[in-house]
Amino acid sequence: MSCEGDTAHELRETGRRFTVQRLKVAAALRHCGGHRTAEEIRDLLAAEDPHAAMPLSTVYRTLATLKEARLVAEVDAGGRAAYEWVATRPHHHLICQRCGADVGLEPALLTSLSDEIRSATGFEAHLDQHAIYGACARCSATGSTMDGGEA
Amino acid sequence: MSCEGDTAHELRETGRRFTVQRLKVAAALRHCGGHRTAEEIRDLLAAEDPHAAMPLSTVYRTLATLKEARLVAEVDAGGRAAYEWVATRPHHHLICQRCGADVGLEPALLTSLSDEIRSATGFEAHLDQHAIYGACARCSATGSTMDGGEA
DNA sequence: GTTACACTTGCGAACATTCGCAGGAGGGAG
DNA sequence: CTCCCTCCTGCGAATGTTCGCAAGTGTAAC
Repeated sequence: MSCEGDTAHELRETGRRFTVQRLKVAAALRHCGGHRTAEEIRDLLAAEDPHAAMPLSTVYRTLATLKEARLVAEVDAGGRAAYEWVATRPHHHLICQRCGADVGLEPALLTSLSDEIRSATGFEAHLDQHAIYGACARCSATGSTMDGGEA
Repeated sequence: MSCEGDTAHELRETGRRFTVQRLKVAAALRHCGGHRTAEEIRDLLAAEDPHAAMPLSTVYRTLATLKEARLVAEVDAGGRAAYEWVATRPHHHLICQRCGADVGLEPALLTSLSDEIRSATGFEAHLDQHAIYGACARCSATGSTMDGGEA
């Protein structure tokens, strides 16, 4: 597949260099599908090819670069930063702060939000993979003491 | 003012205890208005009353508690966590990833989003003080190399 | 007022992440 | 093809934040 060429192109497009490390991190994220922490990515790469072992700081920096190029998205995996290949498909996370459930959200809702924000303020919101916190249906029904009773 | 009583009430309401530390942190945030980092809060309290000096870890835990009780909101102040008194007024931050500008956003837009999410999924989104990242009007007009040109 | 229990605090150590520097590599100009 | 400039990498140290444990304190029940 021409994924590699694509990554290279996207990087050059944004004035960044195309390096082996960036390619490997991008490939790891793309082929693994889900969310991965920086540590997981490093271990994955080290397992695949011991010569490619790179320090965690480089993984972090590489991920930051790919994130700026909007090739990967950063999501929150229980206090730890996790990264996800963006091209997969825009989707969003509704994360319950009580039970930790991660409910998916139909992208259309945020797309229209993005449009509204643009027309109201001119701001170009990046909502490709956005996390929203709150209480899931079950937890907010259970209600317990935390009934969120404000105006 | 009955702020203190209010804080105490809100805490008890949610099954938490009312302690001096929580009161002081809450008061500091409420009276200072803007965003404060954990360190600033600790220094503020230490300056006010040397006897109230508390370790940073306690400040962090206290802030986490107040955040869970939805009395304060956590915002992102350039990589550092900052905290803000919530009762002030719900408002949102549009943060430009290029120039760092922090544009305010009319709360109504997210309120309706919150409603839509609720009716679609039953999820109770907490969007009191939400940060959205992207490119501000000026930066997305300037366009530079990063033209976001993806399919 | 007293007792008991669970929640909190204080402290230090651990954790994830970022920063600064020196050497190395990408990519365009000649 | 070679040179050069700039950006990137690797490494260790520093940063901000969280965790675990033992002692202390709030709250409710008696």
